[in-house]
Amino acid sequence: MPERAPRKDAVRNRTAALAAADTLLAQRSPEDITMADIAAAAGVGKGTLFRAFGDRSGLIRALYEARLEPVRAAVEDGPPPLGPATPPLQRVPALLDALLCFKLDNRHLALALEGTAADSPYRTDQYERWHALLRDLLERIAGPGDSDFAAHALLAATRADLVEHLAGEKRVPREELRHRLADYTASVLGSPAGSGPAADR
Amino acid sequence: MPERAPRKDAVRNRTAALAAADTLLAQRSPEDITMADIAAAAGVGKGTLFRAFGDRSGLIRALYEARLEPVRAAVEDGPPPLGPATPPLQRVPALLDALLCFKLDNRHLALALEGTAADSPYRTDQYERWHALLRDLLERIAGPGDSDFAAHALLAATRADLVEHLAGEKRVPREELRHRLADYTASVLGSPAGSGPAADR
DNA sequence: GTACGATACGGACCAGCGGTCCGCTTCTTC
DNA sequence: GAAGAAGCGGACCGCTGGTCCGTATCGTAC
Repeated sequence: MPERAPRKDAVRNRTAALAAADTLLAQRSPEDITMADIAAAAGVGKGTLFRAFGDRSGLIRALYEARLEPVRAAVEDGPPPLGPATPPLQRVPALLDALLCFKLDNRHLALALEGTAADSPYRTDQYERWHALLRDLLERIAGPGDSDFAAHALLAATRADLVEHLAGEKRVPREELRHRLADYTASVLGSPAGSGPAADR
Repeated sequence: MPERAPRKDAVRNRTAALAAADTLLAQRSPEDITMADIAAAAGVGKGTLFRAFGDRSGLIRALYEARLEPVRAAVEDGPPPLGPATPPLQRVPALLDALLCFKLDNRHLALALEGTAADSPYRTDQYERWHALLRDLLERIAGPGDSDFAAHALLAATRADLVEHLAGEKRVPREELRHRLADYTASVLGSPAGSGPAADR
């Protein structure tokens, strides 16, 4: 039994729910959007929502991953500077920039995801993937120093609430923020840590 | 009218509540500790809790700030390497190390605080203070580059859930984590990585 | 010590949330 | 078109943060 195709109405409802959630999320802040709201906006029963996504954080995650999908694809097998053919030293900043842009474009969503504190963002395999990729690249640049921690730290610099604080609260313009992150990334890449006093670049 | 002294029973209850919350927080994870639990554990009515702290996040914040107080004091006017007399290049790593140690020692608390997503951690003046201090120090080291963002990024590397992920989930030993952060900090500061933190704490 | 306003207490109470349940409808399949 | 699987939806539940207000306690003036 390979798998049963999902029923037509099920897909329709699932799609409607995602769309409704996205719309609502763009309008008001996550904490005052209830599951009932989303159900109503989607023209669907509350039970349907839970059947389709398990629970609230399941819905958010599904939405988030759907939106992130293009980026993921571009990273996994796209052209430079995101794709695998790019040399590490250019790819790392490109990845972080892409991540930053994504969070800028989807602030509400990313924020809602991290707000779902059910499980820390660090336990998702989304995060796991990004971290592993970044770690590998760093290792290829700086040797086996503490690339693991550096990868965590760099990712932490693009966390949704920080981005929101800077772009939303403090009105830092998009391009300037990208520039700042790029500078910071360069400063980390510029003087590799760990064993080995290599200070190239 | 300077201010009325708080009543004796009020202070007693406030103290009891903080103690109870601390104890409970050390035992189970934040999300399954209710206000009623804390009230009961403190031998106090639920209303009293809300009168004293306003709401749930008020309680957590009060507890957090009380615990952080010694660190704040040591930073504001204590001896080197935390105090103001320390030259920036040593003080920055010392600050970050102190912050890391604090979060290691109070993981449950810090986690609970950030979990209270009512307002992002970035809007508190606690954060504001740390950030301003760090920014100034960085500026004195590297000139008026993007010290502002760098300060944010460095602080993000000590975020409670990341610390919890590494120390709690992945079982990275305390000293190693401190060392990794020190190395990373060094790499950001542009100097080759060298000695880790001096003595344990 | 007593009397009396101000302050704080505490637990019954409330509104609203995420999540479940189950009788009914709709789809798919043969 | 018949039958059973899959999905639907909204009444319902348990529980939480937060409020309310009659009652107990405190601080003070005498």
